[in-house]
Amino acid sequence: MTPELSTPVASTTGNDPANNATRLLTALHRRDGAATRAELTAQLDCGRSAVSYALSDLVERGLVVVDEHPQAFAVPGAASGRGRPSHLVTVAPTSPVVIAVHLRVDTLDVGAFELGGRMLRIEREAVEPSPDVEMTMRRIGRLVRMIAEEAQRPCIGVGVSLPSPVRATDGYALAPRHMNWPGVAARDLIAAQFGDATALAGIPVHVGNDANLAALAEYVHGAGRDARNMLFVTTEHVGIGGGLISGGRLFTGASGYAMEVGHTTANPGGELCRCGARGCLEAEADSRALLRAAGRPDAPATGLEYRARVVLADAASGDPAARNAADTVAARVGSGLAVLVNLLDPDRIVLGGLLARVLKLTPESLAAALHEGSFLERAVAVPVVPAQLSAPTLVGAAELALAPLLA
Amino acid sequence: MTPELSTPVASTTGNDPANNATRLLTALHRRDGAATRAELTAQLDCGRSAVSYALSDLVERGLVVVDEHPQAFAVPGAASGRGRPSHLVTVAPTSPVVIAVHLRVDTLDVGAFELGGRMLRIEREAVEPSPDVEMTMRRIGRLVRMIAEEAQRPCIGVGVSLPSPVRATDGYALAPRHMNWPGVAARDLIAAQFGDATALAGIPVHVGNDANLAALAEYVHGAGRDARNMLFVTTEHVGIGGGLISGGRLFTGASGYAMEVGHTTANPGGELCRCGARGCLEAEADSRALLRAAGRPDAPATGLEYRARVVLADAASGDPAARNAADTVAARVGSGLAVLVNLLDPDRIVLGGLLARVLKLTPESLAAALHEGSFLERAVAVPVVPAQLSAPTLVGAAELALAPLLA
DNA sequence: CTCATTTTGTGCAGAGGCTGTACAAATACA
DNA sequence: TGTATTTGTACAGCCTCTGCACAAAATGAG
Repeated sequence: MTPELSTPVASTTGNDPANNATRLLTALHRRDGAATRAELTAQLDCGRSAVSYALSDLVERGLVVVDEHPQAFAVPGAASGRGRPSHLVTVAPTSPVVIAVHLRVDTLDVGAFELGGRMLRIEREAVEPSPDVEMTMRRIGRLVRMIAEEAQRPCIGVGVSLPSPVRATDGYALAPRHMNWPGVAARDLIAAQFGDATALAGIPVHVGNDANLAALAEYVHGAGRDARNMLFVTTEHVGIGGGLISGGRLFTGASGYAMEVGHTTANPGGELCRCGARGCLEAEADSRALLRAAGRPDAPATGLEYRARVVLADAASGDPAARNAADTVAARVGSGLAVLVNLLDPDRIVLGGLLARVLKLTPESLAAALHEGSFLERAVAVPVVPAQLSAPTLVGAAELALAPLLA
Repeated sequence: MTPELSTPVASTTGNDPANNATRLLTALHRRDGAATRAELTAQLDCGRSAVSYALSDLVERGLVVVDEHPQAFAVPGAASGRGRPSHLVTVAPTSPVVIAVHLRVDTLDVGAFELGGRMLRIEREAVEPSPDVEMTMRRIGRLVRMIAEEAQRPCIGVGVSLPSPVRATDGYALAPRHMNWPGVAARDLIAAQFGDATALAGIPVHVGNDANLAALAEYVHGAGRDARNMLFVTTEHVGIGGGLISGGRLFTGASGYAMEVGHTTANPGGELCRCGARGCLEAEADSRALLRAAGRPDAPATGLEYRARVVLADAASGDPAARNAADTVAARVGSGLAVLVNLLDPDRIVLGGLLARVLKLTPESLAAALHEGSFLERAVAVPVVPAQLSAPTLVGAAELALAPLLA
């Protein structure tokens, strides 16, 4: 298919929304906040004057600083050759920050991030699973205000990751996993934490699905860099989530609920899934499934993740039953991915959480199942790689809050 | 998920690629080639002066004409109220055309189209299934040259629809269905038909997958208009294809091979598919499957499409076995769509070919199966509608060739 | 029939952003 | 020390969009 089937860009003012200043800022962000002017000129594919012009704007707005006498070792990759050395452009130390929130059933992470994706500070609290939504929201509000205050820099947004499909229009969390919550108007409830009196009054709050946000983070700063069509699949605890980054954008679907990959068929006629079908990916390849395959009873729901890792460690050190279980799960993952590959035609697959560990342990079983199940993979050979970031979901939440600045 | 996760626009020159002239032309195209200035001003959301400026450019380039004294009845929808009546903008009668080609195993359609999607002329030839690729290519070349010559207008491109996954980079047809062909370098072979001597020397040739192109056509001119995320599924003859239009663009995946929906599981443990799996959508819901479900042997491969329609006609007039078969197929389609909906979160599903007929006949069976199989559909209710165009694939091929003009 | 009202198209001044060119600055290498 | 090479900046100019003022073309009330 010949590319570039364009449509009118949704431009509110008619003014150029993709001007060079924005593109430059985005390029800098993707390079983790530091790049030479020469690199930026090359990447933007425009004249040096245009970069000068765009940069002066960004410097004026206090977003970036230009170091005219960079040490050679400041940029590891930059080959120092002949000619005048290029100035180093970095994110300004007084540039605005965003606060990222990652809520799970048992933990609450809140961090401050600046442009470029650097984490300035992180705070983790243990939380007990509680059906009290209001209390959790207040807790989030308190922690966000604290982190924002400590940052001592202007705060332009809050990004929140939730273990739930999230509606695009209003940040409604449709079905929070394992939280014992009904659907909640998450964005409004969280925004309400920042009343008129506080320093964060009226701050924009963005909410997204955890796996989607992790996908976004891996694309921008991790193992998915520069992919044209990156498929991300991950599992933490129970259930399997995914995300697709296509043409540089997170694919959210019409409502925001897209890429619920957990119920892709990985093993026809296999385990009964809570969705009612059999052999769903998340019934065959999350930590519970791994424990079951290893013959280790999984009565307590706590510590599932840890115990799953033990199985993989045992497999690595030669335990045949554990090894077998890992192989089985890897094969199921491969089969599930095959279905997704046939539909989505990714040029890279990134696996996170437990799946990344399984991939590292037995890449062959996974690859074999993928190869067998996907005629497309046989034609184009899709690389499957483990995720790189240590806190992808939190980084993704930050990404969400930074997006308006890059648009 | 909050929208607008932007990335730098791939802009070759740094110049604004989404200028108003382009956006205006696209808007006019989407309105089938005729609109008032006032409508265009509203749609572009910019000042009247900007439209003036953009229009003068398009008029100068000979693409559109402005009728300053339109008859009131010329635009059916335009409510004639107070105030000065708006000028009518239409595609210029001397504007360039494109030639669209639709190759199937038994027919070859070639048509000339102008901006706005109007078909100026169509020629159909019956072809015999032949493994002789070269001969078919020459046949296409001859017919295209003839139609182009007769059009008496500048021809700016050739769009070709093939029954095969098509590689985005070079128009390579990976696996032509039922053609008894190996993979062929379709774009190059067709382009070679327009040598230096001919009037079409060096004309750009664009190749795409038939179902993808039909999806594109229904989106731009048919049942998918204005959808944000349109899923299209169709079948003609044997096999099932699909396409996704997301954010106004055809989703092609990384290689161009995306949306091979035929092997989505519609009936776990069902019929053995030629891909090796069981219960694939195309093993359960193409014309062959319908005939089988109706208990009518399907020995000859010819006329499958016609005989499938007879089954549906019989079902409509009360034949219980035929009715039963239609219901079964509809349910399978619903189940297959459920898988796709969970992944892709469309806000509209358009069914073409045999599936459109099945939908019209027994919408309830299909809806029930979709509802049961997709938790997402239960949350958002996705409308399923039949396709509207009579030659969607050909229109889609034209769309492909017109795209460069709209970019 | 006349005039106010409404809606639309155009001309013009101006701003903003980009391009290309010429020139100056800063390095490596001979 | 001088040349080649690469990079940043200043400046003139162009293209596109905006906003305003004004003219044009219809409706409808009196």
